Formats: sequence, C-alpha cells, structure tokens
Amino acid sequence: MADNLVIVESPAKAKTIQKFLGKDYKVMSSYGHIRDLEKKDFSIDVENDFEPIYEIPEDKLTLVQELKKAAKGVKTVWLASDEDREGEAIAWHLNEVLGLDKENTRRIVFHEITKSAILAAIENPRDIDTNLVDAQQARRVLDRIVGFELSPVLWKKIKPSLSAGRVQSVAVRLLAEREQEIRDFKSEEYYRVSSEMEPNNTNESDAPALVPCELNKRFATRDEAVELLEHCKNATFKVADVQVKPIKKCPAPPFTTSTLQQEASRKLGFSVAQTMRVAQSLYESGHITYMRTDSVNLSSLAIGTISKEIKDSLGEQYLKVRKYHTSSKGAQEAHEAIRPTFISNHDISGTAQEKKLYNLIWKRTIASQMADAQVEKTQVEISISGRNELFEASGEVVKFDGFLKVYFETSDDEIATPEFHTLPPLKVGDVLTEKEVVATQRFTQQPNRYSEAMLVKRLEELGIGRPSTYAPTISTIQARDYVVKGESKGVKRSFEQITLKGNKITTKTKTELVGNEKGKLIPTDVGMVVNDFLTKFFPQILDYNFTAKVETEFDEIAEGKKKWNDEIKEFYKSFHPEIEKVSSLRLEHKVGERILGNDPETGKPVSVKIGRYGPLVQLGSTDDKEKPRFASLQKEQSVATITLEEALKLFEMPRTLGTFEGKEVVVAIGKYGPYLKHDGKFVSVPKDMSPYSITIDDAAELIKEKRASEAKKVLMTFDEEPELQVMNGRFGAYIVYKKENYKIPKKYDASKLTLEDCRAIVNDEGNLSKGGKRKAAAKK
DNA sequence: CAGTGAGCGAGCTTCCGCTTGACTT
Repeated sequence: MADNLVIVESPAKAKTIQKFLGKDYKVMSSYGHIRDLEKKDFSIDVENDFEPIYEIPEDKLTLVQELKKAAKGVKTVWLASDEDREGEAIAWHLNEVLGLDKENTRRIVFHEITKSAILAAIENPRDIDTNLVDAQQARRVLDRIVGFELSPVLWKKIKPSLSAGRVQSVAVRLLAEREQEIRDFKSEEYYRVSSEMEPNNTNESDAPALVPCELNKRFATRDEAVELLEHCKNATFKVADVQVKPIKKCPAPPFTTSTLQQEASRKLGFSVAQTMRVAQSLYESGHITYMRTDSVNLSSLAIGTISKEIKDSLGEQYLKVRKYHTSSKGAQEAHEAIRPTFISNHDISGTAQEKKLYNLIWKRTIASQMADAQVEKTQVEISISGRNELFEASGEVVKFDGFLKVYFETSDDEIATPEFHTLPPLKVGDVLTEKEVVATQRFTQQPNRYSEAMLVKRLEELGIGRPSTYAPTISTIQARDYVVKGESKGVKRSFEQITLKGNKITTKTKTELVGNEKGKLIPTDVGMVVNDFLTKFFPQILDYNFTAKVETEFDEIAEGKKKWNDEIKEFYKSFHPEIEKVSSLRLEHKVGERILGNDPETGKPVSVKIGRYGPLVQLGSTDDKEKPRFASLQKEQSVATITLEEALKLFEMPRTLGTFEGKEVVVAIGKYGPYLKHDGKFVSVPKDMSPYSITIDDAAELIKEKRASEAKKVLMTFDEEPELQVMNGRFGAYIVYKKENYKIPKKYDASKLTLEDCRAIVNDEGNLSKGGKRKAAAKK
C-alpha cells in the first residue's frame, strides 16, 4: 500500500509521473474539474453574496468515489493540478469534495514533466492559494451570469435556443464585421507594370540572365499605363542604384496551441479540431508534451537534448540557444511549449496525420534553437530615360542558412520552403534592354474571410479564450448556426494585359477567379442579426477589450487586493438592469427585420426577418383579416441583400404544374432543395433545372427516371414472402425483411439466392445490420 | 429525407474551462 496519493489533471501525465515516483506513490488523475456550477439552473445565489452552487457532474461521480477511497488509505495527499487559475481551483474543489484535512494535504506545482522538476516540487509544498481560487470563481460566475442572462434575451427577441457569451459572441463579432467590410467593399481598378530586362553585358554564364522588376508606381487608368509602354519603346534603361544589405532571419518560437493550429492549417490543411485530435493522440502515446498550452518555454532538460541533437547532426555553428518569452495576453504558462518528448526521434510510427504533425513539431522545435539565417539582399533601381518612375528589382543570396536548413533538408512538398531568387551582377550605370514590359489590369482585393486558425490567432491576440477552448468555441458558433464553414465560390472576372514586346504593343483579355475561398468561416443571417443586436444593446460585453478588462480584475483578486464577490456585485449592478431593460423593450419591428416594399398585385407589405426556424419572407401583416403568407429564404439568399423581386418569387412556391397519369404534380422547395410531389412520392429536381421554369413534361420525365432507378434497387422478390426483398445498395446486395436489413454472408452468390437461402440468412441474428441502432444512439 | 411561422397551452434551450471517453459500419 502506497503512503502517498498524487492527483494530477491528466491521466497521461499521471502515467509518466508514476514512473518517476515509484511505488511509494500512487498517482491518479482528476480528469480536469470534478465540480462545477449546477448544469441546469443559474446556480448563483445573488442575494447571498453571489454564492456559487456547485455540483459533481454525473459522469464524475464514480471517479470522485475512487479518489475518496484512495485518499482515505494514504498518509499524504499531494494536489498536483496545474499552476494556473483553473488548476488552483481544481485543487481546492478536490480538497473540499474529498474532505481532506490540512495536516495530510500538500499543494505542489511543476511546469514541466521531468523527474527533477517533480522531485523539486515535492520538496517545496505550499498551501492552496485561496486568492487564486477566488479569481477562478469570479471568472466562472461572471461567465455564467453573462451567458445565462444574455441567452434568454436572444430567445425572446430573436429565436429559441440561441446563445451568447463572453467568448463566442466576440468570435462571431469578428466574423460579422469582416463580412460587413466585404459587403461594403468597392473594388477599384488599377494597372501594375512589370518587366523582364536583360543586362547588355552578360558575361557570367552561371548567373541568371534576366532581371524581373516592377514599376514603383501603379496607374489608375489604362491610358496612363499605355502611355508608359509607348514611352518604353524608345527609352534607355540604366541601373541607377544598387543597395546591398545583410539581413538576419530569426526562427519562430516553439509551438503553443494557437501557433500549432495556425501552422497545421497553413501547411497541412488541418482544421483546428483535427489538429487537436491528432495532437492528443501524439500526447497520449508519449511522443509530444502537453498540447494545450500558451507557453513558448522549453525545459532546461529539453534545451540540453535539442542542443546536443543540433551539434551532433549539423555542427556547432548551427546552434544558438534561445529563451523565448510569451507575449500573448493573459497567458498563464502552466505547461511547456509543445515539443517532441524525445528530440532524438526524428520520426514516429502512427497514422499519416500523426507523422505529419509530429514532423512539423519536430522541425519547429529544432529550428527554434538554431542560428539565424544570414541573407544578403540586393535592391536595384532602374531608371527610364525621360521619366521619373523607376523599375525596382530585388534578389537574395543566402550566406548562411542557419535554421532554414531544417526546412531544406526534407524537400517535403507540403512544407513551404522560403524562396530566394538571385539577380545577375549589376552596377550603377549598367545598361539594360527590355525583353518585355507588361501592364496588367488589377482590382483592389476585398478583405479575406477568416479561416478557423486565423480566428484563433485573432482571439488569442485579444486575450479571449484559452488553449482548451479554441476548438470548442469554433464548433459552438457553428452548432448555433451563427457561422458556416463554407465555400464562397467566387466570380470569374476578366482583366486586360497589355504587353510591349519587340516594339509592338498587344492587348490580351484574360480571366481570373476572384473571391474563391475554401473552408472559410462565413457568418449566417442569424449570426449577423444576433451580432447587430448584441453590439447595439450590450456594447460593454461585445467590446473587444471586455475580457482584458475583467482579466485585470481577476488578477487583482488573485493578488488579494480585491474581494471576488465585490467585483461580481459591481458588474451585476450595471449588467442586470440592462438585461431587464432590453428584455422588456417593445420594438416596432422584429430584430433584424427589413421592409422590402409592397406586393404590386395585392398591395400587401413584404418583409424579411429571422423566424423561429431561420430566415423567412412574409407577405401581408398580422393585423390583416387574412393570415400572412410565409416562405423560407433559399440557401444563397440573405436577409441583408434580398430584393423585393426575389422575395416575391419565393411565394410562387409550391406550384401545381399539371397532371401526370391522372395525378397532380406539385413543385416545391423543401429542406433539401427543390422537389416534385406526385402520387405521394417525392422526386428531387436536379441542380441544373430551375423549379420556377420547370414544365409538366420535364417533371414527367424526372418521375419516370426516378422509377427506373428505383426498379434497379430491387434485385429479387418472392411471391411466397412479400415482406422479403433482395436489394441493391451502395455497398452491394443486402436483404430487407420486415423493415430490418441483413448482410449476405460471403459464402452465398448474391445473384443466385433462393428463398431458402434468404430465410436462412434472416434467421441468423448475426447477419442483422446494426445501422439502425447506431443512428438511435447518435441522436442522444 | 421533403416546412414549419402570428400569438389561451408545457417546458425546453444557454455560459467558459479543465479533462477524456468508445455502440462500430
């Protein structure tokens, strides 16, 4: 029986520490928090100094029982949760819930999982820091107040089940404002002039022959650009200036959660959630250190092994030991940076994704302790006789590759290698001849939408959210339908390219795709309307600095300068009346509603707004004797941009097309797009056909096609057993009997099944497909 | 697979931060 119980937050960590401490110590994990505010109710006693009402969540009950039992049997309990606000609170909750007594309880902390760090921690125990715990309680209570008071206002004013919170609402705001910028953006035309020139005295054979360069001025009009090209026909080009400057390039610091998510997104195309899933599995199998961290710090042990690795494989000159400092707001630095546990492992075994991510982490870690790259940058200015504009060219020569070496070593296509191009040797006064001069019509670009990783970056800069919540926040705002991760297909645009070559000027029209963005976060109508509402009525909460402001208060609580309930009371005093006020506001129009005009036929008003099930258009008003008509917006339409004409069109659905085989055919737009209804059956209208212009003949054709493909689905029927059919599905033949699906075992030839075979298959329980059960479980 | 929405009704939804789990085609 061990004399000591050590409790940490993560089971993987527990396993490692167990190895360091040996059998006198039993190391267990709390799996994060063991207690929280009650899930259902507000659970803050406002009248009683904002006393929080805690509960042990159901899924933690057995764990807590086990911890209690373990604590009873030992001399000393060591609370070894992380050294940050949340970790301190976990220690305190454990202390309370397990009923530990002061004599036998120690609080210890360490920032890195190394034997020496843990032994040192055990030598230096302390008491639970109640001020830090109070700072956590303030954080927790504030978030509950904001979330649980704000959300019901949205249910009442916009639509049920929506949510708002200190973090998610600001995340949506960032996206909504960017979207507004894009909507307001007016693209402007300009002309960019570039050229390729050849030095007249080319004698060095291995140097590049051509100088790519660009004019230092953009032209607003085509005429100005053409005028320059005309001028270039007879102009002389001379090197006017050559500047050679040494530049130093420094490696990036080791990964934190947020930078790992950004790099994995850029270089590997991983989503934020995917990165975390893969990193989790690397962590659990012991390949990397903890993946939820805001620290760029490396343990001295790690710096030692990394230095040795660099010296041994690349040489001393590539080594430069560096200490990085975390600059991000609100960082709590309870862990190390994300790094390989053993830097000597250049590769690991695992899935393809695990290998790729590990490789990225390995390179970044190694590079972070390597020498700067020394680059010589040459900037050249080329004058045009008779004009003031200049052509500019630049080239770079790597004098010492330094940390860049680890990128060059493996020429992995997925890893972007920095590009350096060199110039031919040039000196002032050298004369050049133009091979061609090209003026290209360009348009100023609309701002980019956020990718998941870019959003995380921005949130981190603002100090909003924590490493453990970046990925969940992104799923929440999508689950609420505030944001979709989507494609904006972009539009084709043509542009002109005017080329001067061999004293001739020619014009070509080319096309390009603009605004084509994949996997970007796009706010929905609901997201835009909710954001407008929240920023208008609760500007203090939606303020980008709100979190930073409350964080400084939490810091003061942690330092013992302020009492947490006083701070919360102060906040509540101003916040709660706002909630009451806005909640009882009688608004003339529904939030986000737009009046589009009147229907020319009936004269009734047409409006667009967010309904209980999403965006809709309304024809007629509720005060009218006649009930108003409603129709949902189509996927590509939006509350902000729909016109009266487009809205009126929506009311044309559902529409009766005529009759086919004596039964009515109706076209309508449903949840899954346009469809036909005929004789109680549904047929989808293909994407290339418009439901507005479809004719009864088209419809009849579609119905027949559907029947034909249906017929192919049924392979066999038996007169004796009408409830049994052999069907042709996506994965081959299967049997349907009394609405249950059965697999056909391999020993049968599916095309030659007899009724007896089928009965035998159905009677064997083992052939029953479990598909239905899984769906039922997923619904929960 | 296949719209609903304007008022008698019943009760539900929701926050942020810690941490993993496991019904398998």
